[in-house]
Amino acid sequence: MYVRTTTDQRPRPNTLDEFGLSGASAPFISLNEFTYQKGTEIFGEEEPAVYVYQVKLGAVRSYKLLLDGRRQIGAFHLAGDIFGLENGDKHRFTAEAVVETIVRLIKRESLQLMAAKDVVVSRNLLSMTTRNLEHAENHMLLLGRKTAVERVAAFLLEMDCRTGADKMSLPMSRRDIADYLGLTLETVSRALSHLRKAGVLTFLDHYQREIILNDRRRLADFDPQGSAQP
Amino acid sequence: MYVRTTTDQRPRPNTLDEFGLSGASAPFISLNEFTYQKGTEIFGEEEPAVYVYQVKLGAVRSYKLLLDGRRQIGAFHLAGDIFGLENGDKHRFTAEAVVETIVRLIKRESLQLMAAKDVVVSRNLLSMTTRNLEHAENHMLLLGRKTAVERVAAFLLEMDCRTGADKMSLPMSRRDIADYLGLTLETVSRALSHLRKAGVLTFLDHYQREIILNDRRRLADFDPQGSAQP
DNA sequence: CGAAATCTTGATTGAATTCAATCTAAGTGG
DNA sequence: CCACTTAGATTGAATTCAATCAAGATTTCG
Repeated sequence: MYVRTTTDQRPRPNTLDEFGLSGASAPFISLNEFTYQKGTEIFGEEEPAVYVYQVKLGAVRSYKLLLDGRRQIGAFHLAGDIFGLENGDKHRFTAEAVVETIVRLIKRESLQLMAAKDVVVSRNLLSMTTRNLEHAENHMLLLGRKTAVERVAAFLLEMDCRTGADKMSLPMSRRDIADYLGLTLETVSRALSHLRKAGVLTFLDHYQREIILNDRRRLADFDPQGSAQP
Repeated sequence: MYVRTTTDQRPRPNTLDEFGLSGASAPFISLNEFTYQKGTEIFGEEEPAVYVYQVKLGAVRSYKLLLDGRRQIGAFHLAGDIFGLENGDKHRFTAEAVVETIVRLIKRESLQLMAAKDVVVSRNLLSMTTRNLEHAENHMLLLGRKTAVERVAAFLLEMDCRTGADKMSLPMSRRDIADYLGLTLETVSRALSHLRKAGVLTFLDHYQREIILNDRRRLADFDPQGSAQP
């Protein structure tokens, strides 16, 4: 299952600090790097979880499939993000490289060993899981109750917030965005056109993955995020 | 905010074992019980998380609202379930009693203190959070990619699995179910009628919250759950 | 009892999907 | 290098599934 394109496979020892999980103990567990070509699987749903991963460069999609092929992407993982972190010993998503992607690897086993000894590590494990949970909770609200334009606006704001840069360069296709937002690719395209016509964003290239947000404020108006008092 | 109906308010010391979080240390932290009337708020979104809760009797809904009142219920909590467990110090959902509900309470503070000292407690905290995450991940798939009938079928199977009993007695209204499944109450009603006509279930009362599943196998056919190989 | 709450069912509408055509950019191989 | 294919995207038209609007039925409750 581990379809690994073996580009740049030399082992690169690193500290756990870079993984954002470090504690006092065992600061020198070696991390390896792997490169995955665009579209290749990093791990499959239901496979034993041997490694935990961190994106060094590129982007990864985690998704579930229904029997007939309908796909729901649960999250995109960008540079710095950790993914494939499981408490149980099976992966609950399939993970694929969206573009050519370099990831750091650490054995789940060694992480759990460390967590057993080091409270800091185990606390980081918990807060990481909590962040994932929080994201999933917000995404349930989006999927269950938001309109197409609201979803796309929320997506752009999320990506803008995560990439930080002024000009966004989305690595994923319209289909990926659609499967993340519970829409079709056509609807995503229409919503983006709508927002462009409304003046809140500008496309820079034909494939239109280079996007400038002209007016974050007005974009946020398209997303009714936030809780009302009952 | 803490709208507490003070029925049956006498403090009842219990062991943490009943909370399912116990470790070697501090087995005798006292737990209080509270009763909430149908429809009352247990805690609100964004409120400081002071307590962690366990349903002793009844049912609780956790939800988020959009500014215009659209509601997404993230989970129902039934007898035995723990809810309101936060890693940060704010609640991320509003929790309300679906029917008259008795809950056990424990101070979040004391739980965190215990977790700091006791690995077993902290491990239980993590696995509890992971279970919540797993549920949210599956629910994203449902909300993003399943049809109305598939959602209702999945809901019935989930409830059947959790209540265990042969005859299900759903405590929540059609509107609650709808807000859990990202549908309208009319669509939920139609889907249930559809399943009844198909013979997989039987209503026992007029309000039709008493349901018998005649054929779990055939009901499962309405839900295409499960992963296909890519 | 009358009023309110909950649910079902029917008719209509509408937002998003599906189907289809077109466009541009990026290979690919002679 | 250029013709040709492929992939990704937009846009329009038709369709569909679920939402909305509306009416009626049964139960609960004051």
